[in-house]
Amino acid sequence: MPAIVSAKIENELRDGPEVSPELDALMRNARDASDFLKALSHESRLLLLCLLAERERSVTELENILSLRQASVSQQLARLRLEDLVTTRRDGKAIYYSLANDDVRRVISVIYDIFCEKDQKA
Amino acid sequence: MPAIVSAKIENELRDGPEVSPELDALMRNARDASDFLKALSHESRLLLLCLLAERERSVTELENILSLRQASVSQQLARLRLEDLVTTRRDGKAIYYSLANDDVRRVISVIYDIFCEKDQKA
DNA sequence: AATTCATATTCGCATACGATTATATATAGA
DNA sequence: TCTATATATAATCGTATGCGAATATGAATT
Repeated sequence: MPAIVSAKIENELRDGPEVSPELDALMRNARDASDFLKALSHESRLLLLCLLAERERSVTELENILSLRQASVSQQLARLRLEDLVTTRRDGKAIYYSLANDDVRRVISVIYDIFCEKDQKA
Repeated sequence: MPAIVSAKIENELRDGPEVSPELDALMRNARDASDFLKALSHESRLLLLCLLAERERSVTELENILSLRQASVSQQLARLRLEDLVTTRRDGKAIYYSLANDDVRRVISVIYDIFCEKDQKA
């Protein structure tokens, strides 16, 4: 993470109270990032993504593994779709979900590492 | 991310509807992780953490840089304290905040990379 | 075309969260 | 001790979010 961020911003601060272009960009990014993170920040949705990080799965599979109600799983998947965290593929009656891109995979991987790897050590 | 996760879980699934110890652990971790992520998932709090990732800062500094109201900054910092994402140090009248641990730093770093580095490329 | 299985959507409600305003605490200095 | 400054907390209120129950869609099978 480069130190550029606040250096530029603090320079602009001396010039006056107007919002600098750098700060403006940073704020837009923060908004995007927080939308992304809000989609992740849910117990069930994290579990869903965790399972999808291994391979694609149908909705029914996910329901069974997590013992969640159909409507619930479907709703959380809809939320994840909305934020483009997952993609779908239809095969007959079933719909298979998988992670949409590598950004999601990276974040899930870090989170998994922080919160699950500790179990291995203990 | 090891494939162990669902392998074990799916084995247990065949034995019956009881919640397996592995799934149980995974669910506890998911709860912890989602609490952690919920604390991050907020535009202002992300910006705060981003600034603190560079160095410690006083509340007033943070207010000025982000042009946010005092109460707002203080409340968001309180939220971050609650989840142990930041620590504080008092120096005279001022209170200096900084990131509490390396886990936060890692996550912020990935998020910064995904949502801010793209600006450099463009 | 009727039924079934898989998935999605809608509705109503309760709860959580954030912004604002006001007030409180704590430290420093006169 | 009185005042000013820095920070924290509380109260209110509007909005968003998740859950449960019910209903809808859509593909496959008879």
